Amino acid sequence: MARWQPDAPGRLAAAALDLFEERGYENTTVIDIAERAGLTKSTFFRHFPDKREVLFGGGTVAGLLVEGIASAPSAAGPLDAVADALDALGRTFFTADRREFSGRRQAVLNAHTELREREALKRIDLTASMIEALHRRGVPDLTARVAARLGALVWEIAYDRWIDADNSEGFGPLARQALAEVRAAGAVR
Amino acid sequence: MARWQPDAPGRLAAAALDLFEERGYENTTVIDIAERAGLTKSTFFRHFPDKREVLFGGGTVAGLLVEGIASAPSAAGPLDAVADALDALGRTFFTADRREFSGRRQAVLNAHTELREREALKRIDLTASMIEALHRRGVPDLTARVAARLGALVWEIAYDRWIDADNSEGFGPLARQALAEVRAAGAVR
DNA sequence: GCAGTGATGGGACTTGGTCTCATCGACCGT
DNA sequence: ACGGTCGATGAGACCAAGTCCCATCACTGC
Repeated sequence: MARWQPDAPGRLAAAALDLFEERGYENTTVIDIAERAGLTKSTFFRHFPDKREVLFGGGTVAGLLVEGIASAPSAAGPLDAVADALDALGRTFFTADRREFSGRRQAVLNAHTELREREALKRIDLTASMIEALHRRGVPDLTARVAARLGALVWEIAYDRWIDADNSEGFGPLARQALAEVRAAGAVR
Repeated sequence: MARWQPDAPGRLAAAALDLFEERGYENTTVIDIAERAGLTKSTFFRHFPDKREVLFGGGTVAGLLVEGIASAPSAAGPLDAVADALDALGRTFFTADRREFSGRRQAVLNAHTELREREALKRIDLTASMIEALHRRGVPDLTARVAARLGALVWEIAYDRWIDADNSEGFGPLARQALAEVRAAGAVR
């Protein structure tokens, strides 16, 4: 007989998302979350550094993206390397079974400034990771910075569309499509 | 005889910057800041919604930028409109006498995650404002989003160089220069 | 004078977040 | 079977951020 129920972080994250949807982020205390998960405040902060972080699991995405950029064919240009990485992300992380959860989560994030703020920071750090990964491919600095930002834009567009129900396409193809559009728009500048 | 010393927000901001430099952001209490400014915690929160915001005055920059984009010659392309706006910003806001302060402030921001987070949010909101301003010029959505992000990159590069002492150039010319470089890098993609 | 205004002070109160110590089943070696 | 360590949890004190409400008191206009 296990002494504790398994996966405390997962239970906390699920409880948090539920409560944030029900009563909003600022009307939910950490104690509320912990109690719904059958735990205590102490345990919450043992698994998450702060209240916001409960909606930003692991950070595995950054690792996958960097890995994807690194393993793109060496002939690929910077933006194509990013596109390959987004494609890989679609296969390993933004899978169909995660779509509903992602949508709920995103709706909560969008509704609360404090959470948007954390998301903004994550995006910046992630862009920095992309730039580094491009540097390791030998891409010169400025080109890398441009490519990373355009890549982030492509990601954003594709992610929005992916979450938006009523379309059954996978994340990868949506990213390819978004990239083409961004390229077309960029050419006009 | 005035009952209170003038410019409470300014005194609070100055005190905060001093203290953050001296002991770091997290080792500085709001009460510390207020006391150094000859005020109290109550008054601090009457002028700033939270501790971080004391380093992000007014938000006049967003307004100036939007205004600059709007008043660019109608023949100008989106990126050129942004460049014009940055130029105007250099004349009205990022003036030489503000450079030292900006450098100190930025060093503090870079050193503390909590402040970087707030800065990240401001940047996103500002990018959104730029996109809106471009829309009002009739720029199609995707083009606007690309231009706004590249504009933000140009800003970032120019701002870093401007703060970096040992160069006496104004913000405007630095922005023009950065824009040219970004354009060159973007063409290669 | 006298009432209203507006920036400030004071202090109670909630919540996020840190820290330290206690608990107690599982596991391991003997 | 026994005893000791380990690891995830609980309990609660404590500090700082942020909210709220009420008091103060020079200045202003009537």
